[in-house]
Amino acid sequence: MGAPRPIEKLTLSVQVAERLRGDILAGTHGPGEQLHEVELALSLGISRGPLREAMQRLVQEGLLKSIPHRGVFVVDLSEDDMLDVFFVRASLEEAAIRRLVGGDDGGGGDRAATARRLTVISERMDRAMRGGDHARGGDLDLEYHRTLVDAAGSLRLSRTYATVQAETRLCLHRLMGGYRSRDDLAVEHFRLAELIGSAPVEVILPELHRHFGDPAAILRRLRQDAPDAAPDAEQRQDR
Amino acid sequence: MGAPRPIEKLTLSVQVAERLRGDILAGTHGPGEQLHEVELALSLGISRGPLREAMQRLVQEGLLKSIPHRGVFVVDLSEDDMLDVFFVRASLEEAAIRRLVGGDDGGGGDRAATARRLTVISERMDRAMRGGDHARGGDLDLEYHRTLVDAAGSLRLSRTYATVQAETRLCLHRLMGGYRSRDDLAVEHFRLAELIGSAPVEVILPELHRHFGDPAAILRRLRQDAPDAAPDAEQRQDR
DNA sequence: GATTGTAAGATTGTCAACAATCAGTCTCAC
DNA sequence: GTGAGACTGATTGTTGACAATCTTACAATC
Repeated sequence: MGAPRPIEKLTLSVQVAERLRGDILAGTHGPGEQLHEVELALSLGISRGPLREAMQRLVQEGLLKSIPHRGVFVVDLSEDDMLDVFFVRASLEEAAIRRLVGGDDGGGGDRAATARRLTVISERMDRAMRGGDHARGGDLDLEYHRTLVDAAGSLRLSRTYATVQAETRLCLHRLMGGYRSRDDLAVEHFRLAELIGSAPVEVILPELHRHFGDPAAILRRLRQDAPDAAPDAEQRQDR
Repeated sequence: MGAPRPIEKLTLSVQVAERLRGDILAGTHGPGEQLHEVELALSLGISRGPLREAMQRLVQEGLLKSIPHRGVFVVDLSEDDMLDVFFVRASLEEAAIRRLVGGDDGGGGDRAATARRLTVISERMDRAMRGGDHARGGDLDLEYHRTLVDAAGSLRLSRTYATVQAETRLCLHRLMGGYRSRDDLAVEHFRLAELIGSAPVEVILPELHRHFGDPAAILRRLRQDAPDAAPDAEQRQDR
C-alpha cells in the first residue's frame, strides 16, 4: 500500500484548454476558423479571462494562431507546414530510438519492455482495424508512436513530441476525412516493435523512415488526386 | 527599395513575457523564487491580467513552474533536468545537421553559406573572449548554435530549440556564476564550422558531441568541486 | 502533548466593465 | 470617379473588484 497520490488540481483555464484541444483535434473547429472569445465563453459558461489563458496555451502548442487585435484562429497548415511537422516528428522519434537503443539507459532504457508494450498496442491496433474501427485504430497508432518516444525517458522530448503529434493530427485531417490503412501497415508496426527489442540502431532507423514514407511524395500524390478524395492503394498513411 | 515591413504589433502580454524572460535569464529572479503577481504587476505598472498571460507563456517555455492556487515560480532545475536539457539540445542540433548536410535542401540547405556565417560568429566570439568580454562571448556562443539549427530551415525545430536554449542558459547559471572558457573551445567552433561546410555527417556528429562534452561527467565533477566554485581547467563549458 | 477545528491573512483565479483596435461603410471635397 | 477622413460596430486587450483557495496561527478537546 504505497503513499496516496496527491489529487491533481486543475485550474479552469487548463480544463478549457484540454476541452478546446479535443474539439480542434476532432475537427469541431476547422482550419482557419476564428474562435470568438465572447461567443465561446458564453457557450462554455465561463468568463473570457480563463478562456484567453486557455487559448494562449493552444497558441503555444501550435494548434491556434493569434493575431493581435484580430483574434485567434485555428491554424491552417500549408503543405510546407506539414512537411515541417513530419520532419520534426521523425527527428524526435529518431532521437528517442537512439537514446533507447544507444545504451544510455537514461531512464526508459528497457528495450525489451518497450518492445512488449509496442507489440501489445500493435495487436490492439490490428484488431481494431480488422473490426472496422478505424478511428480507434488511428488513436492506437498515435499511442504506439508516443509510447516509443516516451520510452526514451526524456521529459522534454516527450513534451515536444506531444505538441508535434497534435499538429500531426491536424495534418491528417487535412490530408483526408478519415483513416484508411493498408494491411502491411500493421505488419510494419509489429516489425518495428521487434527491431526495437534487439536490433542495432542502423537497422531500426531505415525501417522507421520506410514506415513513415516520403512526406513530400505523399503530398504530391494527393495533389494529383485532388478531384477524387479517395486515395489509391499505393499511398502511405500513418501518424 | 523593397516593400516596407509591416510594424509588428505586440500585445502587452507578449512584451511582458519578453521582459520577464530576459530578467529570468539574467538571474534577476533566481531558481525557486516565486513571482508574486500583485507585487510584480505594481512594479511593472500594469494589471495582473496581461502579467498572468505573460507568465503562462514562460511556463510553457519551461522557465517558470505554475502550481495552482500557490503561485508561479522560477524553475529550479535538478541535475536530471539538466541532463535532459543537454540531451534534447544535442538531439535537436543533430537533427538540424542531418537535415542541412543530408541534401534534403529543405529550405536552409546551403552548407557553404552556413559555414561562412558560423565562421564569422566564431571570429567575433574569439575576439570577445580575447578581449575579456566573457558575457559577449557567451551570447555569441548561443548565437552560433542557434544559427546552426536555424540553417536546417525547420520552423518547428528552431522554435523548440529556442525554448531549450533558454533552459540551457538556466542550467549554465546553475553550473556557475559566469562563463569561463578554454582556448580550444574557439578552435572547436572554427573546426565545426568548417566541417559543416563540406564533411559527411558521420564526421560532423562525433565532433559535435565531443564539443558538447559528456554532461553527466561535467555534473559529476562539479559535485566533487562543490566547496570550491572555481572549475578546473579540465572542464568543458559550452552551450 | 497530540490532534482537530476555526479564523485570518495572503495570494491566486475569475468575472464584468471599460478601453483600444480594426475593418467596413459612408460622406465629402477635389 | 477617386481618395481621404470620419464614423460605426464588432472584437480583442486591459483593468479593478470580487470569489476561491491555501497556509499559518490559535483555540478547543481528548
